[in-house]
Amino acid sequence: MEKIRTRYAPSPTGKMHVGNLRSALYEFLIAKHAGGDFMLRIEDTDQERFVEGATEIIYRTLAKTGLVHDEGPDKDGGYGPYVQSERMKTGIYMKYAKELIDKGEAYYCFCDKARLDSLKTEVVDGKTITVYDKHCLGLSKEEVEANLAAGKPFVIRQNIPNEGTTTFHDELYGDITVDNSELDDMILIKSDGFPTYNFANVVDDHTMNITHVVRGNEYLSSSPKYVRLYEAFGWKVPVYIHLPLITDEHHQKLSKRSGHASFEDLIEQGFITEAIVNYVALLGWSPEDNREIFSLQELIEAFDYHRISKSPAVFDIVKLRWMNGEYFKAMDPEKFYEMAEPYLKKSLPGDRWDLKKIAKMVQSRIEVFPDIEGQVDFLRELPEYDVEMYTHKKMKTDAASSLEVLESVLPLLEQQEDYSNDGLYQMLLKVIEEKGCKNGFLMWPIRTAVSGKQMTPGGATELMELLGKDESLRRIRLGIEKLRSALA
RNA sequence: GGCUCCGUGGUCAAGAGGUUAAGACAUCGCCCUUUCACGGCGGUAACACGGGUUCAAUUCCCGUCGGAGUCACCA
Repeated sequence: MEKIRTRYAPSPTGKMHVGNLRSALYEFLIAKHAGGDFMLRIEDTDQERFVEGATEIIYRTLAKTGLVHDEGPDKDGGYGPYVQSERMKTGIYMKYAKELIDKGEAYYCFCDKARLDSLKTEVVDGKTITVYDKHCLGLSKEEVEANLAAGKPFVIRQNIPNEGTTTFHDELYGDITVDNSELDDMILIKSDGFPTYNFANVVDDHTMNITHVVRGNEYLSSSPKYVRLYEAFGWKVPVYIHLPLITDEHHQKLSKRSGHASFEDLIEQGFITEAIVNYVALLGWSPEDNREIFSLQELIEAFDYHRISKSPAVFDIVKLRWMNGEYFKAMDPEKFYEMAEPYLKKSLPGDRWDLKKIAKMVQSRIEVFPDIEGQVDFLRELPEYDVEMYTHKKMKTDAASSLEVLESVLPLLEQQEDYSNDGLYQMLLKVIEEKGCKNGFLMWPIRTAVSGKQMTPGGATELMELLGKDESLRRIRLGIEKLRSALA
């Protein structure tokens, strides 16, 4: 069987949003699952939209996510990507365009903007639609020669008949047929000599021996044009796999322009690479079993592209958060600490904190790194809190009972030397035994006094260990004062 | 507006001509607990609608409706 070759062909116009990432991922997975090759091709034929640094973002993102391409021009001992602007220097696109002209499948067009504008038809929503009228197809050979000789700017257009239909096959969507009259004579070579995406794409995919063209389904309706190009050349049409769109919560296609989350944005928001890749893999594809957590390697093994869905999927950041939390829980504590350290240091500056210990407490309780701040802020400074917080129905505590507890426990805590979690816990357990009360009856008020928060990353004694004796006592005395004045 | 695609809970999503229509996230409740979280258990919640075909349709066909995509010298 022929080796599968796929490619990711981004245009360097900005960051990679999750839709772009998923295309790259699926293209990679389809190839790798079958032991094939995955290529990278930068489509930079539009000099106007080119964004400085965008290519680097693409490299960085692919490297970070592990979507490494297999082939390309040698560069510093590794593979560089194929770059269309580089390939253009070889004259490859113009050469093929002329071949099409010779075959009558394309033609020179000298129409200027004014004439083109006159062809525009206004349609709802302020959208204008232009259908080229094949005006220049009628030019005689002499006229064309004369125009060319005169240096008149030109484009080269594909010649599509107005009659008949064109059908192409998609692995997921099946056969799709459109009337040729729907197909505009699209431009192959622009007046600046650059090929359009439409043309470069076909020429490159063919010359790079791409067997499976995998791309977003926004290309579904223009695919017949590409197929006509292949056929005009007499080239083998590749296998097409159009991917369902990823949308935002309003079911609109994700786009860079509308500022939808890019991979880098998500990293900045505290998500980790593996979770993002994992989540994105499941938007539009599902495995045979019910598994949800996959490493890249596991995805390669499980990825059967026939199970790609046809309907669009909403990008749900809430579920991504959940999945990110799952990755945290499963993560080696050392590694988690390493990644969390910058966030911990930002929340708890100075050297009085045992950040490793805190990292462990927080690891299973957060979904993204910035959640750390909300978990540990009370350590830095006791927040203003309401005495209401001392009331807990289940623990059967209220302001009065809490005051009693704190007052009775304060002298013991003052005497206590060992401020480790264990030491404190054992000591307090004894008190609980003597009193014959529930653990929470005692622990709840202490925890509240010491943290001033409804939620903390650990129990009372764990927190006291972190705070140390002086600060713990200070906070408990403060709590007693607060309760006294509230009850007075 | 033309064309194309899509239509299972709020979201992801399995499924199949006959099922009590999975599972996950979210949500709600209970249990556990040194609070919350974690964990465990359970609940609410879906086949867009109308016609066919069939003994039987959510599943196949047609139509309607709804949504999206696309219609550039952008990719």
